[in-house]
Amino acid sequence: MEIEPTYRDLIKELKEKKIRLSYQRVKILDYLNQHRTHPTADEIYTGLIAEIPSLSKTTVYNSLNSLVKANLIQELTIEDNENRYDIVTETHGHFKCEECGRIYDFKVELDSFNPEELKDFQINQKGVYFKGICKKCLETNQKNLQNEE
Amino acid sequence: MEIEPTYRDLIKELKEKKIRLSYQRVKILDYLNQHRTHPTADEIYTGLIAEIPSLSKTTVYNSLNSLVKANLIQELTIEDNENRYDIVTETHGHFKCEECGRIYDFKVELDSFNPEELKDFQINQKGVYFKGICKKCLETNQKNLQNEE
DNA sequence: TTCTTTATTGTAATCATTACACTTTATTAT
DNA sequence: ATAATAAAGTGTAATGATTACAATAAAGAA
Repeated sequence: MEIEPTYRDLIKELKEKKIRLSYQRVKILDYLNQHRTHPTADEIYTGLIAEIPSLSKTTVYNSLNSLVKANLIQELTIEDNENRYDIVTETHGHFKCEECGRIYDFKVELDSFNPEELKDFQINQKGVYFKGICKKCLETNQKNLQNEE
Repeated sequence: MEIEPTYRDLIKELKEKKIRLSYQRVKILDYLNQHRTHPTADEIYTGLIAEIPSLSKTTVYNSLNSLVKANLIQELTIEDNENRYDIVTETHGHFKCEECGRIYDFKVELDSFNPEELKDFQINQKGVYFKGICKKCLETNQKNLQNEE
């Protein structure tokens, strides 16, 4: 349902990019809009199959690829074994916790960063990926250590 | 052969990290040292099989994982379908050309960049990945356009 | 309505990576 | 040195995300 106030904007954007606004694709966009957890294709499929029983996993993949091409969503390649998707297309950083797997967003200003080595290159996308251990996991580890004593 | 003057340093580093300096691992490190093209596991395997006929692809994967853990090499996840490896472990950016697939290095100074959102997080790795079209491909495209006229 | 294009679906294939069990090699203690 | 122990190498089989493909359905244009 409610894809927020940006709903009409989205439709307009899709039309402009000649991407058909199929039922499935709207639902996928909707899902990404409501779940800002950078879900995988499989998570999106699992999240929608109840509402769209006919949904095929292939459709999810196809749709995601189309939406990426239309620049409506962003594809994140953090781990090698799965892609994640993000409805926010502005450049921002992603931190992946190596313990719990959660992905956190953070701000990065890279628009004005154009390295000398890439002069005369056409830069289409700028990605920043940090890895480590998130605050939550660090705290949990700390507690576990205390309990062991 | 000659892994450059850093050879002894490498051995020392391996010993310190309790990583055994097996024949295969030295060869893999050697390969990465001589091929600064960010090769995949498969490319490393193909590049070494002539010299080490007994080499197993599993060994390549296992070795690479060990060397990554020991922080002797860096794992790059640019595309979702394959990992690449880099003997340079200092933080630097990688540009992947979406046309020819080549990967270019560029300098990024991120040591002092610690986003507010990640305060109290333990950051182990900082990756910067750009995508687009490299100078070479842009020039080739330009030439092709001219020939078509 | 009919034609043409684009999207959906399900199944089968692909392909990088890992699991596993076994053999070989290296290290440590005797 | 030699035996005992631990780590690494090897080959095959499994895993799992993604794509290829062919058929069907839906949407847009004429």
